[in-house]
Amino acid sequence: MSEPTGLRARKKERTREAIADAAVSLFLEHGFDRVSVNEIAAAAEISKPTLFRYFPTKEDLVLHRFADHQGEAARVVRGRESGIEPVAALRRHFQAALDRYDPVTGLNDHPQVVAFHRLVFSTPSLAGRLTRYQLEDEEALADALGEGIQAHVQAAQVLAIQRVLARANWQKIADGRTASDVHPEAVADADEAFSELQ
Amino acid sequence: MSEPTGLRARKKERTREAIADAAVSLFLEHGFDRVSVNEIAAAAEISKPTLFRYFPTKEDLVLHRFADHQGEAARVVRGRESGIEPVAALRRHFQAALDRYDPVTGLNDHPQVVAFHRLVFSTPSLAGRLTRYQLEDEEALADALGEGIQAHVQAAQVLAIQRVLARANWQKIADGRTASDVHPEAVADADEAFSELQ
DNA sequence: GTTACTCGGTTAAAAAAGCAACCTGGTAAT
DNA sequence: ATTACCAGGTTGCTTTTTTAACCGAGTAAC
Repeated sequence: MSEPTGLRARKKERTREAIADAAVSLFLEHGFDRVSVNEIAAAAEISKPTLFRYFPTKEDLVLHRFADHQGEAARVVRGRESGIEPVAALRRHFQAALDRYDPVTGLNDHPQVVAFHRLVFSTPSLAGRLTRYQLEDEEALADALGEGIQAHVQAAQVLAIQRVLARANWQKIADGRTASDVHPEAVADADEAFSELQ
Repeated sequence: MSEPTGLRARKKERTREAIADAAVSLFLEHGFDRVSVNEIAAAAEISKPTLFRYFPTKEDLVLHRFADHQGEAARVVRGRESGIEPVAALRRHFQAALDRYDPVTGLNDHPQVVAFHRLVFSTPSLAGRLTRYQLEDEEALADALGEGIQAHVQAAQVLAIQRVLARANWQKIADGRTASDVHPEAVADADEAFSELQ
């Protein structure tokens, strides 16, 4: 009643993990631009074409964790219970993410997560590609919200809010505060930001 | 100046090791006949056809360690330094194996090795197949020794001696003695047995 | 201004692995 | 006696991976 987890699928999943882990740890150690895909492939013990079969570009080796959330906003809207407003569903979803300290909210003080965020935001090509992902996310959300310019505006606003909130949280964490310390403010900020939207 | 160890070769070697290790440890735990090749394949996380691509039969999962020594006697003869008699070369080779407690000499008290030997010798189908390997070894050695019935006789005698010596050593180990304790006797036995041959 | 690297990324062919289905022989239920 | 299952192996067929070669862009040497 769950995933049809054959031998092949299991190994693919593990290979993917191994590649991404090798890449991220090398990036964290030496910096994104000072690690070549050849070195990553060697560390993960796979060939270069295999690497690019799993990840379309070097950037995606880092961003796949965001890519896994791709279209999530659209899914939340489409999968909401009847009688619930789209924006309300997105708001509840974000609050839940805050409560479990989901890294996408920026509210997570695990050293690995913090280092990972710093890697992304301090590497231009990564930050650039990330915004491109977010644009695609925005379009998908707009589709889910309906038609017309109105849907696009609403989608842009919601995602903008999430970006700002995440950035604010991550900034406070980067300043040395703990996630649980920041949590109340994060919730208050989210409340304030979202309530202006409905 | 060594093996040109590409990615492919390395992974094949590791897969082979993983299969054999999984098989032997399952055999030691439950007995050769109470473990199916399906269980081995599952434990090694490979498919059944893959298992049989690496090992021709179930028995070879156990005997590949002997198979790795296949033709060794013939190689020793062919690779001997000039001026050295074939039998002398074989004798020195066996003595050296005794001195490093090579499992093939029976003179090894590591629990895993002992358990492995008991597994082989107490499982009829394994013991049977092992003697078939030894026959092939004997033919190869005979070829290396020259032509005629004389070469065959000599080959048979040398390998018979090695079998008897190994069996004697392993018996003493199985009786609870340590390898280093048995070592002097093993050397003396080997000396006596080989010297009657020259 | 060539030459010759190295980088990210691609291509084509060949090897290897997975999967499902099969074969043969034994053994247990019905 | 039939049925049915499980054992050790095998047979295509498809998917995945390796390999080596290549591309186009940048860059350092000379």
